[in-house]
Amino acid sequence: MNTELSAPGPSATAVEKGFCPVYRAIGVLQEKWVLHIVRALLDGEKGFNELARAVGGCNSATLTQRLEHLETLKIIDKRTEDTHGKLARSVYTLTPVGRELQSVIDAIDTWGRAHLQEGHPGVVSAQGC
Amino acid sequence: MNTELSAPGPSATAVEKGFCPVYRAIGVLQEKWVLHIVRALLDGEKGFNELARAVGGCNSATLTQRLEHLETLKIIDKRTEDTHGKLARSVYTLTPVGRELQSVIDAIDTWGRAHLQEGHPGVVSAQGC
DNA sequence: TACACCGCTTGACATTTTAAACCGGTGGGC
DNA sequence: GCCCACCGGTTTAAAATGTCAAGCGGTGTA
Repeated sequence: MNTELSAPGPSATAVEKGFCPVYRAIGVLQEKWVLHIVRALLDGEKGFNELARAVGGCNSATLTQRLEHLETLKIIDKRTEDTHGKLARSVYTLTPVGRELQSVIDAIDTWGRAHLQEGHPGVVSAQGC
Repeated sequence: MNTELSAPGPSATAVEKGFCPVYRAIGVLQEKWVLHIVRALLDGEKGFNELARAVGGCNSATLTQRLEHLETLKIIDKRTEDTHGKLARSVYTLTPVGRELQSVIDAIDTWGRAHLQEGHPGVVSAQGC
């Protein structure tokens, strides 16, 4: 309430800020796991479980939900690979739009490496990073 | 909790991915409102309520919590301004580390402007962007 | 036949975010 | 002096969101 500018409006939240692409972009990217998913996919297309593993800890329910959302936003593409016979493998890829998030991930990566180094002893800097 | 930075526990989730700063950075930046807060502060230091308004919709409880977290991460600084007489105003600023998130915000900004232009049903545009 | 993997879905549960009211204090108008 | 708006928050309970574990139909490998 104290965060309102002036709007006595019912819907509140993001609206009174006025719509802007940056605001929305942040809204999308801050959803839990989204950046992890994008990062994993920048590394190449992946199947569902494969993606879950690459992302590192997201459970299937959440992952399904995120993937649906990202698909409607046209950030990723879901393709059902009709392999031999009946088994259909789902493959997730970034769309061109999604691939452009590379710059965002890079920026985060750079920042993280520069400022978040305080690692724990015993944790060897693995790759896959 | 699994994205916790300080987790000393060798157990659980994120670990099998192997520790890496990017992973951790994503963990920090994806917390709700964090990017909004950083963006607002990149625009100049702000008081508590002022920040809440700039961020656009975050409630005070969450904001308090986020600010504390960001402070322990040394991304922001809290200063208590001893204004004329008695009234103490709290002012939040980005540290140099926090200021370097400018590149991340810029990347998101660029991406958002390029790909998120189409309106969203029900969201009326205003200003402040 | 048995067992491990695939891509999910379900339903119960835990955590996080939220609105709203409230606290003590300041400052200004009347 | 009284009223009321603003400051920086805290507290509550309820809603939203995320998670866990189990399980489904199906395949492929041994």
